[in-house]
Amino acid sequence: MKKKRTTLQDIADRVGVTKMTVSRFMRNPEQVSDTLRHQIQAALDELGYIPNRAPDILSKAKSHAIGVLLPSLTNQVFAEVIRGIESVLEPAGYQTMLAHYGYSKTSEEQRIATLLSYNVDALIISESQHTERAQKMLENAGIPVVEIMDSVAHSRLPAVGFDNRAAAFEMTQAMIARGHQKIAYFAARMDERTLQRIQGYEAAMAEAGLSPYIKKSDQASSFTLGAQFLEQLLEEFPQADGIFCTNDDLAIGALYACQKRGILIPEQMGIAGFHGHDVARAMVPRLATVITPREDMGRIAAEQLLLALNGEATHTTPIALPYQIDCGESLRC
Amino acid sequence: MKKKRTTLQDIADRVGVTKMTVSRFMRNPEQVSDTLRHQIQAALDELGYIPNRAPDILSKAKSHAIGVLLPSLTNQVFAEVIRGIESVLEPAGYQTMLAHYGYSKTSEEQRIATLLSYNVDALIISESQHTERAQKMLENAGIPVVEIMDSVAHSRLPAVGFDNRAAAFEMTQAMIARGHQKIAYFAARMDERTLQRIQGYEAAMAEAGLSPYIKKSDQASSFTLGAQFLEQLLEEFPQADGIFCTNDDLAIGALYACQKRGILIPEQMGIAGFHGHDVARAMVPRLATVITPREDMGRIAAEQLLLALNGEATHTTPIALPYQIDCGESLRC
DNA sequence: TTGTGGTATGTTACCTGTAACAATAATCAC
DNA sequence: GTGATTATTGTTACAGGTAACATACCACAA
Repeated sequence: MKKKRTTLQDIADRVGVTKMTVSRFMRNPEQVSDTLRHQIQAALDELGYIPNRAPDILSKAKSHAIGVLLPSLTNQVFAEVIRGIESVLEPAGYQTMLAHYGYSKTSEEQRIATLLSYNVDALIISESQHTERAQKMLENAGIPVVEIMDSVAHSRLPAVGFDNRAAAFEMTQAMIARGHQKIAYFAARMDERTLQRIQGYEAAMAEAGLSPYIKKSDQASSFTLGAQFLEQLLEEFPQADGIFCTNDDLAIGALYACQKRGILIPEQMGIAGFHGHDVARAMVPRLATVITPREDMGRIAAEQLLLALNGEATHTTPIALPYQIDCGESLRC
Repeated sequence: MKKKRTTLQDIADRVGVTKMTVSRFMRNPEQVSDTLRHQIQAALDELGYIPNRAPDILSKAKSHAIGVLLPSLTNQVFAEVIRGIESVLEPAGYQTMLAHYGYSKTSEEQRIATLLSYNVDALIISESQHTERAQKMLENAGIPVVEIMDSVAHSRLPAVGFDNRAAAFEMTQAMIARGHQKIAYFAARMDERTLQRIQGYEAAMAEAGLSPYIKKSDQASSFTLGAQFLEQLLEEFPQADGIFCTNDDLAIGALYACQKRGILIPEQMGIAGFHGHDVARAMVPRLATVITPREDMGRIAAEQLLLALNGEATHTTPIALPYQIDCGESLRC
């Protein structure tokens, strides 16, 4: 019942040549005589040959596959990063192998091992800190690795990202400049990048002589969590007149919760998010947000990887891409 | 410079045994004597061995990888489908290889070929119609294939989805029941599933003696497109009092555009979307929408695939999962 | 005719983990 | 002590495409 896969040998037998000749035809038909060319093509069509990368992967340890390791796939941010990556890798003939690790370092280690066991030619990762074993694996693998999402060099790996701290600093400044003073920060799952954003927020608040007020949670960010945070904030810190959220999901949830309660945006409460989702930019009022270079990050990281794979020089220092502060309609003027 | 990958042979040499013994240790440490066990473990740690699936894929044509073929990765709908798939496949020890084809049939054919060339053990696809060559490849491959997103059997493949036509029919009926009459349909990229939804809309309108009004586009759906459609609708069909959109993106775009123009929702215009995004359900007013079983679809499809891979019986007829009509706050009461 | 060059095809070996079988040593029952 | 049994390790072969090298053949120049 389990009919074996058609191999080059099957084609060769049908035509009466060796598989080497068929192999030549596959890679460069010009190398084969006219007569055989037609016969081989006919046999291929008839038997339905599907190329098999396994032998090549085994003998050359080149898979033409590239591993992409992200904390989450459901987060819209990473969907756009993926689009950027694929826009470069797919035309270059590389297949991407996606894996996610739910922000857990040990899970990341396992994913790295899995991807390496498939002989990926290169890796795109989104953390700068790993378990010791993961770190060692990455070094041992001897393949190009690029780190995304962050432009602050923690490791010695090539990196493509943006400055999370500076972006949050600037947005906080913008909020203060527009007359918001008692600004709270909403943070969900505390990864390295959120910590940097908090630092930026705290620095800007301190510079203006204002005291920070931070709400944290271990949960993943969601609209619901944003709404919950808002309710809590109104209880705990009713004088608040501004909220800066670590991402748009929280901000949108908080904004809707304000609307339900009849709190005026931006008069009574200024709200800002982070990343510049399509929703944030389409909604009424338009959400103030930091527009981050999500797709570019993926694209440029993939380009760096291709350079490395071709043995060409890559950026030795982290590439910091520009972001954009959009004050939208959810901050005072 | 390119130090070769550490192999079992390297470990074996270090310990002074054959690689077969090391292989046994890897698969079942009990089979190896105490003394060797410790030595081998030490050598593995020291040399940083990373398993290599390539030989196994070559000799058994089993990769423990499963191909997932989706029209788009940026669409939030598919992100949730992926989450469902991974929630089953990852614990089962399978790596997913994701590929997307941008709704193009020829591109889908290429992706299928690529995934098969990596010896995926099974495939999850999201179309029921393929190019002739793609169809032949799927048959020749001799691996389990499950189709998702649709419960209407076009092919003979196992399918897990929901009834797009019936869902659209019911939502249209609900809109009519709530007093909306001149209901327009907004459709973006016309894939098979959107066509089915349009059929459901048309049938419900016909049943109520109302005339359909459909706006179509080749573009991908987006908030912007929803807003554009709304502007056009107000020009071309100003008496419209309801809009049913083929997905939430269009609906949200149209809703925001109404808000900007001061059109009252739902009094002057009823709006309904499709899929039940988080945003749709969090926004003010809450969007009427068909809540589709996105994550379940992925999960159950993956479960069916595991059954097939274990040689157990799978559903022979398409599995139609339940959906839910949520009238939200964007339809009259 | 011999030699040279080029084209078309064949042969061999390789990549690495493991199934299948073989061998060896140690243990035990009688 | 002999044969049987078990535990442990070794040997061989295999999967399929292709690099590298070898061969065969023909055309043409000297």
